[in-house]
Amino acid sequence: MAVTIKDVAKLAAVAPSTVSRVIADNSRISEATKQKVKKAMKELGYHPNLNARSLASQSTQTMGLVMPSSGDVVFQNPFFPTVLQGINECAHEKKYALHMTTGKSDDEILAAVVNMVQGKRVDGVILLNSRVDDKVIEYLMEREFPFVVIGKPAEHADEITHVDNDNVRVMRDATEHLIQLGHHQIAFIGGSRDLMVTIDRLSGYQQALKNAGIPLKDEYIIHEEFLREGGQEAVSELMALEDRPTALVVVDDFMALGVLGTLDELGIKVPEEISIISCNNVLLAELAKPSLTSMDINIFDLGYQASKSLIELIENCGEPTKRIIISHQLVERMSCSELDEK
Amino acid sequence: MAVTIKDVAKLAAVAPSTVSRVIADNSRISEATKQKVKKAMKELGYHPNLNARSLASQSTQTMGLVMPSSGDVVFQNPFFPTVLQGINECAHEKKYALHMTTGKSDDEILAAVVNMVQGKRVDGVILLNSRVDDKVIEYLMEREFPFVVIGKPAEHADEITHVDNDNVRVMRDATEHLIQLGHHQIAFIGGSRDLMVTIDRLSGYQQALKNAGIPLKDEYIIHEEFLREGGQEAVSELMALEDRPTALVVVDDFMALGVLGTLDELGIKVPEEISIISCNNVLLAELAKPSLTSMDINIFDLGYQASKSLIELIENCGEPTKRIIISHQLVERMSCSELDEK
DNA sequence: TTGTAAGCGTTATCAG
DNA sequence: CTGATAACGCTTACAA
Repeated sequence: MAVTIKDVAKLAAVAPSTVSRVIADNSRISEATKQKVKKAMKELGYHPNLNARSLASQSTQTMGLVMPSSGDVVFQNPFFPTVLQGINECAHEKKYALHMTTGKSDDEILAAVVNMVQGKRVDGVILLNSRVDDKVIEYLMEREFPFVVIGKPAEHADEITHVDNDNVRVMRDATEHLIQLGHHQIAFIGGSRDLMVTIDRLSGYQQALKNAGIPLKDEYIIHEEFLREGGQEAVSELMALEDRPTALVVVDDFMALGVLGTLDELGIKVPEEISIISCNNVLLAELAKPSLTSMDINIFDLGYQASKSLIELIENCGEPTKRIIISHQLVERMSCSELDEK
Repeated sequence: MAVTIKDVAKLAAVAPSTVSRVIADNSRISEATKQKVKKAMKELGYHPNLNARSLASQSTQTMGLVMPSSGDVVFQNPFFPTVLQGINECAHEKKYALHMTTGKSDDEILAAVVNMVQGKRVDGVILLNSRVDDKVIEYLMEREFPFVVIGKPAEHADEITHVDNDNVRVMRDATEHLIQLGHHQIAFIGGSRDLMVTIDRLSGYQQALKNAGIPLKDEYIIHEEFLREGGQEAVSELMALEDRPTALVVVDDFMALGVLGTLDELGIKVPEEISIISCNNVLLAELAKPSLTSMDINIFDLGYQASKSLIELIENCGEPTKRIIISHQLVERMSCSELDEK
C-alpha cells in the first residue's frame, strides 16, 4: 500500500485536510506549515492517488481522444501523429492527461466512449474525425458532455464547438494557384463523399473554376475510396479522356502520393505533362518525388486549438460554442509548373 | 449526480453489495435477484463509476502507452498507428482501456509516466520506443511496475519482457535477397546509431555479407539522422564513390522514400541502376514509386503481442520475463532487380 | 444467497 | 489558519 495523505499528515503533525490544502496550493495556509508538509511529502515520496482525487473532486484532469475506426485507412494518415502532438502540447501545459479510444467498428468506438464518459474517466472529449450520422456526437450532445470536434461536424455544426480549416478556401486557393499558372483543365480528386473535408474542398474547387469562368466537367471529378486499387483505375480513366486535364487538385498528400504512382506507371511526367497540388502538407509531401506543392493546413494548430477549446469548455461551464478556423498557406515545391502551350 | 449502485439497490430492493456482485458476475447469486438487479440497472441507465471502482479494487483495467518524444521525427512514422491498432485490439478483447503519454522532452515524458504510475491511473505500461539510457525503464524497473517494451531494450534486455523482431535476421534476409539477385556492392543506410533497431539491422547486414564472402566497406555504411537534409548529402556522396553500390538496404520505408527522392534528383534510376530494399513494409512502401520491396515485420502483431504480454504480466504476478519474437517476411515489389552485368 | 459495514485516498464543509 | 468529519461510489470481508 502506497504512502497516503494520512502518512504525510502524521509525519508533519498536521491534519490530513491540511496536507490536502498544501497540495491544492490553498491560499489560506501559513508558510511555515506549508514548508513542513512539503518536507514530509518529499521525505515519504508522496504522490497523490488520482483515482481518489477524481472520485472526491468529480474531475479527472483528463481528456478523451476518439480516433477514427482503426480499420479505416485514414488511420494511417500522418495527419494523426501531428494533430496528437498539438493536442498533447496544450493538454500538457494545462496539466491534462490523455485517454485514448479506437476500435474496429463504430459501435465498438461508441461503446468505448460511453464507457469513458459515464465511467467518469474523462472530463471532456476530442473527436478526431466527424462523420455523417455520427452516433458519438449524438450521444455526447444528448448528455451535454463537453466535447470538441476537429473538422466540421456533418450536422449541428453551429451547436458544436469545432476547430477546422476553411476548407472551401483551402481548395479554392489551391485551384487558383493552378489557374494562375495558366491551367484551365483541372481535375479534382477527392476521398469519400461523406467526409466533410471532401465536400468543402470540392466546393472550393468548383468556386475557383466558376470565378475564373472555367466550365465544370463531371468527368473531372473523382472520388476514390481513398488510395489503393480503386484509385488507380479512376486516374487511368481520367488520363484517357480526350481533353485530358493538365492539372490535378488532390484533397490529401497521402492520396496524391498514390496518384503520383499511377501517373508514373502510365508514363506521364509530373510536372512536365501534368501539375499536381495537394493539401495538408504532411512530411510526406516533402519526401515525395517530385516533392509535392501542398496547402499547409497547420495540423499542429488544429490539435492545439482543439485541446485549448476543450479545456475552456470544461473549466468555464457557460462557454459559448465556437467555431475556430485555422489558417492555411501555400507551400510551393516541385509538382506544379506553368502551362505554356498554345 | 449520476445514478449509483445504491439507487439500483434501492430500486431492486437489495443491498448495494448484491448489485456489486451482479456486476462482477459473482457465482453465488440467485438467478432471480440477478435478473431483478439487471432490470433495475437498465431502468436507471446505471453505469459504474470507474474511479470509485479503481480506488476500491486497486486496479484500473487501463494500460499506459509511452510514445517517443513528439518532437522526434520518428513520431511521424506510420509505424505507430499500426502498432497502436494491434495494442488496441488486444486491449479491447481483454477490456482494457488506453492512457496515452507523449511529451516534447524526455523529462517531460518521464514526469508524465511517474504521474500515471504513482497516480494509479494505469496497471501497466507499454513503451513504444526504447532508447539507450532510458530513464523511464530505469524508473519502472526500480518500482517493479509491470511494463513491456516494443523493440529491444538497450540494457537489461533479459530482465525485461519485450516484443521485437529478430532484426538481425530481418536485415540478413533482406541483404541475402539482394545477394541472390547477384549484387555484391551493397550499401547500408541506417538511422541513429543508438537505436537498437539500427544496431541489430546493421549487424544482420554485415553477417549476410560475411557469409557470402563479400568484404565489408566502411564507405558503404551510412547513418543518416533519419531523413531530411543530412540524408541527401550522405546518399550523394555514396553515389559519387567510384565503386558505387549497385544495391541499397535501408532500415526503414520512410527513410527509403527519402533515398528514392535523392536518387531521382541525381538522375539515378531505380531499380535499373540501383536496387533498394527496405524494412517495415508500411502502407507507404506500396505507394512509393517505384513501389518498395520491403521486409514486412508484422507491426500489428508487435502491438498485439505487447498488449497481450502486458496483460499477462499484470494479471499473473509471477509471470516470467519473456522475449517474444515476431516473424517477418519478404514482400517483393518493384524496387529490386537482378544484376546481370559482367 | 444476501446484508452489513469497513475501507480505498481524496476533497470539501463546517466549526473553531 | 487548521482540524474534524462527512462525502465520493465502489469492493470485499464478515456475518447472518
